[in-house]
Amino acid sequence: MRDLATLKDIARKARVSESTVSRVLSNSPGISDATRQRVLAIAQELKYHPNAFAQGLAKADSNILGVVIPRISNLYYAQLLQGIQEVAGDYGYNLVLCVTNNDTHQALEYLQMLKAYQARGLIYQNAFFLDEDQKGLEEVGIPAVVISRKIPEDRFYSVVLDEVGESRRATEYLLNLGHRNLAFIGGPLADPWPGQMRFLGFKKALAGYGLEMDPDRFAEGDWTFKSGFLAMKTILARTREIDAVFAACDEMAIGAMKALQSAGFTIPSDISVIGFDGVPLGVMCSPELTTMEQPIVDIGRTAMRMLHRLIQGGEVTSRQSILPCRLVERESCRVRLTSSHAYIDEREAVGEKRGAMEG
Amino acid sequence: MRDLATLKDIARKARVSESTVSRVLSNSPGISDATRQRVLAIAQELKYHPNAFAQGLAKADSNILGVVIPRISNLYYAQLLQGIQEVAGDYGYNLVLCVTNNDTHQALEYLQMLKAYQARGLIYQNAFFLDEDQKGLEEVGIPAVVISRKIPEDRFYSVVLDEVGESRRATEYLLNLGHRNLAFIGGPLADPWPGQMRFLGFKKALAGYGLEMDPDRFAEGDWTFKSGFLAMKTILARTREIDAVFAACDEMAIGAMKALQSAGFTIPSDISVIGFDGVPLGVMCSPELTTMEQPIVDIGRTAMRMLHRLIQGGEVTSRQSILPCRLVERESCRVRLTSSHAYIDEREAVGEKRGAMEG
DNA sequence: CTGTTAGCGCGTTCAA
DNA sequence: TTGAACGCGCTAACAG
Repeated sequence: MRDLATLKDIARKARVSESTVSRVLSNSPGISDATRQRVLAIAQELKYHPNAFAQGLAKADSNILGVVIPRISNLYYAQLLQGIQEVAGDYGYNLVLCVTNNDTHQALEYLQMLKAYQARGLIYQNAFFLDEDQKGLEEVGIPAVVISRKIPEDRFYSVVLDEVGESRRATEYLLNLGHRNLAFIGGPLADPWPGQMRFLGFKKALAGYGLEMDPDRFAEGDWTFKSGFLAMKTILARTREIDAVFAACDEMAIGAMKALQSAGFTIPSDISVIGFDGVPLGVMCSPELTTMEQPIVDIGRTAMRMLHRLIQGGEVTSRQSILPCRLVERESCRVRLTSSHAYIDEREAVGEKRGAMEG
Repeated sequence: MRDLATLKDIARKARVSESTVSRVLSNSPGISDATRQRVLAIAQELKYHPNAFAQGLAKADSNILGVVIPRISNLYYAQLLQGIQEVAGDYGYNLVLCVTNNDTHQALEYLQMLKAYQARGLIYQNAFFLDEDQKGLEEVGIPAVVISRKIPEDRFYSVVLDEVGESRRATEYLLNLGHRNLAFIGGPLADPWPGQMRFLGFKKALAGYGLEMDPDRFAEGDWTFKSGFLAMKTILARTREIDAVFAACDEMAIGAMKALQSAGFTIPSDISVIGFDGVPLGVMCSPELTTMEQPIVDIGRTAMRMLHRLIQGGEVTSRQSILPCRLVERESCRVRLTSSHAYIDEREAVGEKRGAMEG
């Protein structure tokens, strides 16, 4: 692996000084066309490419961007990355991938690393956005866009889904079907985002119809299939007068459907089920499940554009971009939770889901 | 964003020379415990982190790794990345993501960029492995592991699936069920890898049973749903004496099933269908479809381990790692090809698939 | 055990 | 229009 040609090599061969070469290659003005052409030709010939480290060191700058995410083994992150990458590529940024496994400490380490690399900006997502995340981001001082978290909106730039609004729309969809006895299976209420948001949207929709939530028809889950199954069981133990269910995520919606079916309900003629977040997780779709489809790729694109504007120092009209979702009916699907699912996302409690499925 | 503390800052404050500080921080031997502690304390206090560029420049070295892949918006690459990332993280490498969109020119640019960053190694996958890819990789001279392509095995390190062997096993599965009139829907035969490989495995299995391939029961597709559908139609136009179908990928298997159903076949009582590459694409699973499940995450892990050994200069026993697949039955699934699918992988001819699906 | 010196490849003064 | 000289932050070779 012979080393790359350097400015010096070109300078020697072109019989000019290094600084002249440097000027030519950085398109600085004040160079005669003759030497410019000559230098350019030789650079080409020598396959010159600037040493990124030397450049970074001298300019105290780079075109590196960090993408800090908890994981990449599922479609949500694949699509997010896709969106980020598309736009980043257009602007000529290089992406450094930082996978945290939801470990905030790890995330902070990555931030240091990015600082060491003079990263020009970063896109950040973590399971929860804790004080530590906030402090870390603020200390490192790199322009950042946070994705889809409950954050102090005045301190960070962010791209989020309109959780409340869309949750409300989803609920209204059920209400428009004529249903009035709605059950709600929520995420952990301890989770401000999106757990509480989706719950809030649900309640708002009810309020809009002059209804209020019936505690008997509410149960809390933890986003897993199993918890959805159990939550539905819990509700059914209290009342069977239910004509629709809104689950705060697809997994729980499917768990709920399983519970409903085993309780003798027919879906959808007896009951309608709707799930939030239609990330096409593949195994996660189910018959007659209506879901809010989230524009994940767009989140990535939007975040990246926002970041670019930040870096350019241009005006960013609002600190928060709110993306809408889309209601989708998935009629021709059945549930599958085989070992493949463990495969999709090994680090989640898949065993549980499967157990519940089979049980 | 105040700048980071440098060696000089520490040196001044600790009243030692920069090189002493450097030695302490790089754990070089021959430093008194007293100064070591003092320097360390001050480094901590100043939140010192080495400037990666300066380090890279001085050492002519980095801990950057390139991952060159055609795309990331689907599960295959998400899982590949996941596997790579897991192992890379353990070894402390930083991953730079290079998405080529199957553009070899783009890929070569990325190689230059990686060279500029003194990348220590790279993992490479492209749709086809052309002479240009080969030349590019050889010229750049960075330790590389190529994934899942037909390559000159003596010149590159690679991780591949045992396409021939597994294709043979899949076929034998059908033969063991007692089927003898097997149809084969292949990938483009112009595609050496894995198109020809999977075809070869099929023929080998037949040969093992003293059978040979019937040209009437063979048709070529291009990996898409639609092509599978059409290929099956073509075959059915020639003969309806078919008791099993082996399609070289899941999409085509599903297309074939659709054609079979519209031709009056019942699956699986009349006929068995098997598809290769059980990447859980989500929408791609189907009733009674048996597939070879590919250990994608393991490809990533294996490639990364191999690369690490290469970088370390250690002995790499074989230049090629061949991974086995696993036969899986996906019984409880139905096909779904809604707009969500376009979402999963926007850059593929989804319109066609959907059209075929609905038609 | 520690300090001095030189240089990695490039950008950016300041002179000429 | 060009060249010489310096410094970015760090490592490494050589002294002491």
